[in-house]
Amino acid sequence: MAASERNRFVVTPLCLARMTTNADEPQPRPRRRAPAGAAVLREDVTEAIRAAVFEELAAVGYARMSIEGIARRAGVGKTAVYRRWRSKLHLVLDIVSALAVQGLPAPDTGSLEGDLRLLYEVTSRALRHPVASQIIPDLQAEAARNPDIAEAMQKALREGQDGVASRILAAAAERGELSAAVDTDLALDLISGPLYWRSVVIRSPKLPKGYLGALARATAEGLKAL
Amino acid sequence: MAASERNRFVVTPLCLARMTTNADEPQPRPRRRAPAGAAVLREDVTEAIRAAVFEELAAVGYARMSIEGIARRAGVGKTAVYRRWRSKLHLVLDIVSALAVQGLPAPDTGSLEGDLRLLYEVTSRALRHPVASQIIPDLQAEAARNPDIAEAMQKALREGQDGVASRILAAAAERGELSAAVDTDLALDLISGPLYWRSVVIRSPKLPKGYLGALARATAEGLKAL
DNA sequence: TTACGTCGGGACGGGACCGTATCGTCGTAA
DNA sequence: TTACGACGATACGGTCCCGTCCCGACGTAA
Repeated sequence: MAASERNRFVVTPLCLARMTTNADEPQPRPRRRAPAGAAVLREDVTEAIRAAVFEELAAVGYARMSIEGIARRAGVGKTAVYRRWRSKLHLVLDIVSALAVQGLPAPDTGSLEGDLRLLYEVTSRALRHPVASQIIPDLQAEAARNPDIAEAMQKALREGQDGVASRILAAAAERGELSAAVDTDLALDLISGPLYWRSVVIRSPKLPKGYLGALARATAEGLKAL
Repeated sequence: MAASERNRFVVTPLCLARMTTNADEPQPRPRRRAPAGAAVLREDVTEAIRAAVFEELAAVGYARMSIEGIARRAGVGKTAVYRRWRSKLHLVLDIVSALAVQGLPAPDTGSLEGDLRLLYEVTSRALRHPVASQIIPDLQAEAARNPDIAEAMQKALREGQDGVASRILAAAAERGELSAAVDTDLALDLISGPLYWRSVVIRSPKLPKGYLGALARATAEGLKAL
């Protein structure tokens, strides 16, 4: 059936929306025996669980996250979770994989610096959400221990940030802005490293005016020197 | 008494040595009622605990790490741990603070690119140890949740990588290689970001020949464009 | 109309740690 | 020589979570 696949693509963006908008509202959840379901997995329950996973992941991290905690936060029974996913790992893998599907549009301003500038704007806005900047380093650290998570993260990265950056590089090479012989991996590190370092490692709350522009200019110059 | 302070500076490097050399040896630890102590904290026990914390931190991460697990791995009683540190947090904070003390020598090759090259060589060697590349992202993720850990990490960073990089920048500015008006924070991001991204986030097992040199050249050019 | 299967709730035994306390052992500093 | 206190070991009650099971309530699809 297409229902479970549709969840991947349709439900997850809703999760993201909810996670960023309702993160602070405690939500009364007075539901005293809510309307029960039928012989079909209810989609609102599925979505509530997904949203709860995001919140729980941000609040306590993957290691401390428990199925009971997720169910509690989602206002559902443990059974509802186990009926959908076999374990915490499956649950998180499913969500991370779904995130990877969000294709980002490749900027095309006609210049390397301009493209980078646009990429940085999109990326820094995404990293500005506290939930994202809590979850990403957490899963990234967990990936060092769990090959499955590592693979899912790699895939998400390749289809997101890295994919866009590669396309920017290819366009620049085609325009002759870059040598065609550049080490692509090194170039990707130069592009993605600094903003990640600043936003996630240093955890700078706000970037000063002109930061992204200067970063794009310096990075473009660095790339041209390769 | 100076004993506890000396631990900070003397014992910890030993911990580092042990953690990188003995990480794979399972260690029999057959001690069946080892020689008991006296009315003074035994330093070998303290050191065994510190080493065990490193190993445990790398193996399961901060969140999953338990006092019982540490004591078990160190081959000591829980009491020995609680006698020294009040909690897991105090224990880890103490160790991280001790790490911060290791002052790195500032390279001075006479050129910005040469200094960067040297810095990258030292840094990448440090990040090559699996224990380091396991522990750092883990604590970094935990820092997002715990202000005390965040502060300790910041301090360690400032006294390590960031401190050296700042001195490199100052020297370059003095030589006239850089504009004196550069945004120091942005410059530090450009310097530290790419290698961290590559080593810790991407987790590339080995850097190709010539990588560090090309990275240093590109970064230096990028900095000069600021 | 009816059988099916999900719903939240709750209970189950089991496991891992928590932080504390109390042993007898034993080496050192007074 | 002696008193002190760290040592490993063990046990304690308590908390949290695991994964499974059963329950009565409920709504939908056959």
